[in-house]
Amino acid sequence: MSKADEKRRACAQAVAKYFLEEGLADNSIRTLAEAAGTSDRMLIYYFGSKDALIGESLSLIAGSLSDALDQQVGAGIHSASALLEAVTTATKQPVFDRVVRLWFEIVGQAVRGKEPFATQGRLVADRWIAWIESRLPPRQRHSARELFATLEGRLLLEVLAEKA
Amino acid sequence: MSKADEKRRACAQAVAKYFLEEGLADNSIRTLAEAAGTSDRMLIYYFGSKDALIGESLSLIAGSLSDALDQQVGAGIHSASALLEAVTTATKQPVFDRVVRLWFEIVGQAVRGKEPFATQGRLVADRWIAWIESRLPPRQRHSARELFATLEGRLLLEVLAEKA
DNA sequence: CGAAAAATGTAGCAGTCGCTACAGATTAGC
DNA sequence: GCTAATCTGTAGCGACTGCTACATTTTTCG
Repeated sequence: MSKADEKRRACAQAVAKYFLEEGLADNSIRTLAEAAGTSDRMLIYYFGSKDALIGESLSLIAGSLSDALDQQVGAGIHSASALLEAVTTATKQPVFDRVVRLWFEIVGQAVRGKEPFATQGRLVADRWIAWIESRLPPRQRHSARELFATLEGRLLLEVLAEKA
Repeated sequence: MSKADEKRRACAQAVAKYFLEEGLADNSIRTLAEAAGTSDRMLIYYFGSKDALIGESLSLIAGSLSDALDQQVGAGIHSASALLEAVTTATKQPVFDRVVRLWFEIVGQAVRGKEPFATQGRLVADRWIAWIESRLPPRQRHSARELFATLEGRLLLEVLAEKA
């Protein structure tokens, strides 16, 4: 990998971190550049456009989701309801609170079909459901979507009730 | 009610309709003014600020939510699971599709505490849960929140899968 | 070393944003 | 009809947006 690619990746990572901490709202390339320790000029140079940068950053976050879930939820779960409770507990960790808030912001953009949020949104949902399926006993795999739905609803209520 | 108040109300209504149809994204006062058949100048004159206008418009939508639910869901429901299915079916109507998409956009703003979305978001959630409670047999009232959660999760999955 | 290529800073364009100063039009009360 | 209050159009301010033209520096390679 060339030096430029490394910097490019580092920028995407820094922007991903920024989004997790600060949200999607203040996302001008000048702000993102400051967060990544570079200039707006270079961000465009690396990524070609703001949308491409955001897309890559979100993609990084989506990719790290199942890892984070694995770290928080142990493997010894044997029923759908136990898994739901385990994940519900796990998502109360601060690290997940950040992911969840960002997740709902992405959904808010995705429901109008705005890219890159729509694509990345579907990707995250699929990944999440796949993760649930992988932790479910084979006979209960079909209920992964319904489990995911219940989890999402709970998260929404929590995140809406809490102060941001 | 004075003539100015009537116009003010009409503007808030028009903007509410616009949000339902077009979403929250393109919400400059110039755009909203066009949607309401007036000028940005007058919008500020009536409401004092853009935030106040948006707040009132969202408030109108929140207020009409239970009416819409009543219209779509009959009264003869006697169990939690039957209610959940009835509401799930009802929310597939186009009129609800619009409300639901707007709802997730509001949530996306609310999770960062941005006003007036945070306040109105909590209001809508409370109203929604209260409506569910009112339709539940007394012995099952405590499960209104969980029912709401499941419903929300289903809506999220649907609205994310569909094209906007 | 010298030329080509890659990287980066500076300045700015053309557009949008919320909002306001000013002026003129319209209406209300006497 | 006159005055005062209310209403509304016009023009524009200063800040911000994504992005680019241009110039310069730094690196690469023969």
